[in-house]
Amino acid sequence: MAYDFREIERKWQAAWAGEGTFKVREHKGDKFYVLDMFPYPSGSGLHVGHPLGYIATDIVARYKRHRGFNVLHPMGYDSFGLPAEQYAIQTGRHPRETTDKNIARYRQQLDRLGFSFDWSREVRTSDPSFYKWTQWIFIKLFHSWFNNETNRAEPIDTLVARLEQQGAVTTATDARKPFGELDEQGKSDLLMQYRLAYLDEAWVNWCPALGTVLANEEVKDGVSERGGHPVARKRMPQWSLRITAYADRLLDGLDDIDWSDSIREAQRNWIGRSDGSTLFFEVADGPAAGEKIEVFTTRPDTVFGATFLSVAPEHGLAGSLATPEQQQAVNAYARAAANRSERDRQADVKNVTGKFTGSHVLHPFTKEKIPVWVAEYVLAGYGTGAVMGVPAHDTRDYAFARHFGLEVIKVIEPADESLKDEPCFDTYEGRCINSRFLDGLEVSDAIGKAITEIEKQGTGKRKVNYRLRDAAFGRQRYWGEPIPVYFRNGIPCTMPEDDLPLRLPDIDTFLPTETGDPPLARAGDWTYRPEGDSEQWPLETTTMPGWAGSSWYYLRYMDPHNEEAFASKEALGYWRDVDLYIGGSEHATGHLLYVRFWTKFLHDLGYLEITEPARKLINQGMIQGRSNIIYRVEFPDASTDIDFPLFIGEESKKELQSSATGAGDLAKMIDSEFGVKMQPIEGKSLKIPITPIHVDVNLVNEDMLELNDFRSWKPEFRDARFLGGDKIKCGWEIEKMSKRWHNVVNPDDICDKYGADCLRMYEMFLGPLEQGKPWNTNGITGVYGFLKKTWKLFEGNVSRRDHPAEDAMKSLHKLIKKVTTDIEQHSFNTCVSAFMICVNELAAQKCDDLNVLEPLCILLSPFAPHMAEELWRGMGHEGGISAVAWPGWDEKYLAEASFTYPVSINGKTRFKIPLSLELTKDQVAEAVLAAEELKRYTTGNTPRKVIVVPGRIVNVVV
RNA sequence: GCGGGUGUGGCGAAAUUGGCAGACGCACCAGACUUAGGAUCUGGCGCUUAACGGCAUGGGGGUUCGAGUCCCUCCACCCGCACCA
Repeated sequence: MAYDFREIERKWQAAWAGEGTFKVREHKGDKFYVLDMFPYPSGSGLHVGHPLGYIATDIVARYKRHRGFNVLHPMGYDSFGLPAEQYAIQTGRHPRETTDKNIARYRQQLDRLGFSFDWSREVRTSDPSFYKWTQWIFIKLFHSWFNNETNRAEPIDTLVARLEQQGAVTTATDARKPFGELDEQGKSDLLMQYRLAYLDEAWVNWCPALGTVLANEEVKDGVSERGGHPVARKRMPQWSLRITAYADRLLDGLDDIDWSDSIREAQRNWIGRSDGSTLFFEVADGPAAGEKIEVFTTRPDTVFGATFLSVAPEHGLAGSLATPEQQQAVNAYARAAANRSERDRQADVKNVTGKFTGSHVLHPFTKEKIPVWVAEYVLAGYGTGAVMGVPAHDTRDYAFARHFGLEVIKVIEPADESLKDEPCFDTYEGRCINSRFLDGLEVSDAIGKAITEIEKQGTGKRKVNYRLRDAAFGRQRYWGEPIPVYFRNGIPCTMPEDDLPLRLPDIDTFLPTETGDPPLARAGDWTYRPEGDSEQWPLETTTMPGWAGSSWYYLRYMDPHNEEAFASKEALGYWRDVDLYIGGSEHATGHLLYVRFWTKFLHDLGYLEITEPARKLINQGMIQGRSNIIYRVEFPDASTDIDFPLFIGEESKKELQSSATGAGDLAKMIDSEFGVKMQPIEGKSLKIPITPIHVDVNLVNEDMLELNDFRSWKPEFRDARFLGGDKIKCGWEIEKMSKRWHNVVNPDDICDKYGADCLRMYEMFLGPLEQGKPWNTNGITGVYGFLKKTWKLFEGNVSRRDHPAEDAMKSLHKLIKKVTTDIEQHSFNTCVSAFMICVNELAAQKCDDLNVLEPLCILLSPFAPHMAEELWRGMGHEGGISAVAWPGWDEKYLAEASFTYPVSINGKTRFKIPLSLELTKDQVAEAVLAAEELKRYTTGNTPRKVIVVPGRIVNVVV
């Protein structure tokens, strides 16, 4: 019987679904949680790159089930997001509708691949039963603060208790009033400065034309990515999450998780911890005399090299520092800076700009006067928005000082001699000079000493700074989780948990309102009336960002239908964390940071025991596309009768390019093939340019273009002709897999042609999971051939032998060992090779022994589950294969009696000699020295040394 | 500029972690069976040389009996971050 994968795959997919084979039922035994980053269901469906990670996790999930683990292997959809909303704005169709449609398509495609997902646990972030809990977590964040003493989040009540006990507190509006005496607004304002989810004025990218705030990645060169509308920086109220409170724990946690170096390093950079010191400089003159400017520095050891101070244009004192003479210039400078987008400012970092304020500050140690400047290179958002300029030891300060002719004082003598004569060097290796009490100290010691002195003097203190910013949490969008907050007399209050979910209202159009309010403001009655209250209060109109749902979805899979909690204590206690998480590295500093943040937060509130979401993370490499290209020939400068599109293949193109008389040759070829003469237009030389055209890779087989398919591909190619006969070989290029390059390969097509088992194995066979690699459908025939060959092994008259053949057992046990250890190491590509080797050997041995074929079938089942299930039942087993115990290997079958030693002379392999593995090192050496072949290479010299590595190699040194 | 990663045949890649470089597969070549082959099977296949041999893991240097693997240095490509004081 031939290998009919279509029938087999259809049959078992239906059976598994019908029997609920992969349903997780109870919390018993050793658990294994293997998770994929769930997809955003886009309108274009899956291409072959998407399932790569899902195949890997499915192999692990199935393998772990064979090993007796209780496996949680779920799938769901990150179904809130911009594209559906954008589409809704254009077409008027509700995002829910398009999202549902896209999900249905995704599901269809996923189902064909034979994944062992427990679909009864599917989650969708846009489902009210899911986002109810996203809102619930938001409320918890709102009612929590971060206690720096205990280094963890606590309910806001503990802060209130403290504030009440403490008595007087300073607030922005009411200076030094006891907390208890503050009015409701005052309390709210004060607590807002502590809440982990808080409303605050923040700088945003405001796009008036689109009527919305844009994320940084949606703004390119000062205009919106979509539509090219101008974007201004605007300060407006904005919900944020205080992720910065967790900066240190997010940093420390990285040491204990098995994630790739690149991701952990990216997160470290993103968090950007800097240890240093604050330092106050007193203003000596000008209108702001007596004020203090606080700077942050990581190099307090260079304080004696500070020759100026720079403050950001947005700095609170920038205006008041300016002396009357400088006022106008400083104001103009600050205004110009404010009008430029963040992007623009970053674009020309090389231009040194700045304005002298006219004021000076006193150096805290020398008491000398140093000038204060306003400079764009100082960022308002980092540190204190002011820096001390040490031009001798900071390249930016140096560029600034040189441009404006400011003084440069060297205070470090570098350990590296070559730096000695450089006007500016930034090094941690050297000793302090010209620095009074720091003179002679190594930089590392001087930093400590400087901070001690600064603190002693009371002009500053030790400080840690982070690059990490609090996360903007509100979006002026429709298709996201509504924020469960209403404004009672203008004071933000959360809805009671019992009233969740706060459902997305239906609205007529998904655009912002005429007054620039977010789409939710269009809802007829977007208000809330708390119980016992007589008034309706307005609800928050922004929605949560895309990453809200994904920051905790892994927990919901543990108990997806729970209506009392986001997951039960039992489920959370049993499944704990993700054992293996696979997804793309593009989420390095977004999702993967936020999910760690929420995990730590929920831990602090006592909902989770774990402090990290995933023990092991693998980032699968991107599968690139392999585009096919042919070349269109055009005749702009010739008079010709050619009235059809003319194309040439890769080889003709190369010939043309390497030939000096290219155009003339081509004209001749066209003449001989089509009988068309070509004359250059008068006064012009004959030029025949060729244009590369990307052809759909589905019209190409082994790089050969299917000419008729090509002609019917697009109307303008209907009459296409080809130079050089009917065999046109396309050129190729590795590019991103996208519609634009016509190189998208759809898994459905592969399943039609070769089957899901073949696609699964081929994707793994392509190379290491973590590595990016191009997709080339050509190679798949190798895996297809392997599957057919495997099928054939089971086709004959198989039976169980009393005495299994030794060579077959050896082939089998080699495979068991290889596949077992390689799955554990997530080296799936080498597993596939091992299968091929084993099946090749068994076929050569004409093995038909069930003692061998049965275990082989189990080994194969994680990789090619449909075929394995079919063969398994074919061998007469009643139950399915998925729960059968994984075979172990026995070293006794792998042991060799002898080994053919490669013998090298001075490190070069010269000949081979078969020897018993029983021999001692000396005996091996003896045998080699006695070998006839050796004489040819020693040329009379006595070997000086013989190195024997038992079972590996012999090296003779002459 | 900083950080991470990758460089091995025509292509995708292996290499038991310092021990026969190129397993396995694609493509290609030759043959068998075939009316046919985008089916199947057999054999070949790094470069170079008539051959003995020589040369080969991005380039150069080093350690070692022995280096794709370890060290130094340079180069190329990919991915992050980027005036972060």
